[in-house]
Amino acid sequence: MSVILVIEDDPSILRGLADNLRFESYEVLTAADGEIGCRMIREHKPDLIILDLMLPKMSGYELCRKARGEGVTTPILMLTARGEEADRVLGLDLGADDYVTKPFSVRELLARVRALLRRAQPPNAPPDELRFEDVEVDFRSYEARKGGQPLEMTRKEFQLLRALAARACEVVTRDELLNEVWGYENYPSTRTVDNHIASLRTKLETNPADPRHLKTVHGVGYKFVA
Amino acid sequence: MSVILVIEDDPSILRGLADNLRFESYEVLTAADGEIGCRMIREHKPDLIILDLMLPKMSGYELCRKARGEGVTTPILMLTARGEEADRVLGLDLGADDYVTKPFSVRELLARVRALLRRAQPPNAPPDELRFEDVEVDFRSYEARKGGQPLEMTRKEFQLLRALAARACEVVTRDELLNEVWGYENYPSTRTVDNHIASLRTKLETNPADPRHLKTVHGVGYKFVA
DNA sequence: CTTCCCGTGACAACTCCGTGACATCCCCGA
DNA sequence: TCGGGGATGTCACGGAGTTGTCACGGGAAG
Repeated sequence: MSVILVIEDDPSILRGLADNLRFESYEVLTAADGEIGCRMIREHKPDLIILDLMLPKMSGYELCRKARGEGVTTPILMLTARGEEADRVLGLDLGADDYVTKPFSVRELLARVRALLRRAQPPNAPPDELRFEDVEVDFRSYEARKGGQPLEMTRKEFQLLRALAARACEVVTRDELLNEVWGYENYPSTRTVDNHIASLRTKLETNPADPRHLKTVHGVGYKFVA
Repeated sequence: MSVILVIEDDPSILRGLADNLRFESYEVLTAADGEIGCRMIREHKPDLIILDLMLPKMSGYELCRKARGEGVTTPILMLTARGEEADRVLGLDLGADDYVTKPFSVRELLARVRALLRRAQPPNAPPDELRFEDVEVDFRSYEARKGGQPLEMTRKEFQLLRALAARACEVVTRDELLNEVWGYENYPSTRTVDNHIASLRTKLETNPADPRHLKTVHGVGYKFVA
């Protein structure tokens, strides 16, 4: 059954929502502020996110925009307080898929949850663009910028980054990368992968010695986190 | 990029829509009532119209019918309030191409916008004319000028430039160019493409040794940027 | 027949990739 | 806690592949 992450700081609403969703036999994860929510999205990859607009640490806006910028395509259902009309539209602008106004009818909310889950998203589609920190990458035009400055990247680097980003927050083995980027005919040593990772790091990471986005998982492979 | 006219009287929705469309790099025009909208359609000939049903001065119905009556074939995306079920049908009867019910998911709306534009202009519709720097090219008359001076260009050069310009800012591979310009029967070597690129550069680029508009993406193909 | 294009091939210059060697790090067992 | 072995980071180099450029010949159009 689907996993739903609820990010809401009001404990009573949170509990009510979680109970109702569990009663409908969804698996429910909860987070009480934006930062925890953000981490849980990465770590647990829920099938749906229910997100309150007003949150401690990081607002629903920010979280939404950040997640979409990082290529998260999980459907987001926004919770807004009554009268936040302008906020509604803004929230949707940032990439939410639907919203419900508090106080809301539980039946309506459940109906919307079902509707959103029904529109399944094709997973692992390689992204056309990527943003994280001060880096912007466009895979259509083969252009990259860091801190606004253009960045020279080679074809292999683009391909490798794209393959990693398509499975963000997930460890990809060297063999998988070789298959996806190099294909079956050309099959160089796995050390080749390491070299390209290294050059990606020097170009994209603010501190290449302590990579925050292109991480090594010792004995397994590499992992991209936005 | 496409020009979209949004006719909507609610300022918050209007702003949200405009922001979002601009973020998707559409050019956005706005109008707050039907009369202004009507004039803007005539004056600016947008590629798509997003039209609220309920409007001051002239309703979405009227505007739609009037525009269609005047031969305007621009795709129209209608915005209807929830529960105006009957109105939807009427809207479609009057010549709207699609509709979205308020409150709407902006992602869904954007998907519909893309779909309508795709239908209206077959993908990568080649441009009829092109201007950049001091260069003007007219593909209808097969005429080109640089700095006001007429420029001799061959047929293949026009075709190649047009194919590249149809996908501006996007890398096009040599094989794709061969398909689009040379077709399937005559299939010369990919080096032929390079030669024509070279001659285009000597004619169009101010400094052919350092091309600014006809760029090479090593190992991938060529890219035109205006 | 002349003229203009177009496609090809050859060559040079250049980019980028893969490899190996060495340094460093991480994990695990003693 | 320490040390060893495997895994990874880093660097430089040679070569393979890619592209820029030019000259030539064939063919179509006038």
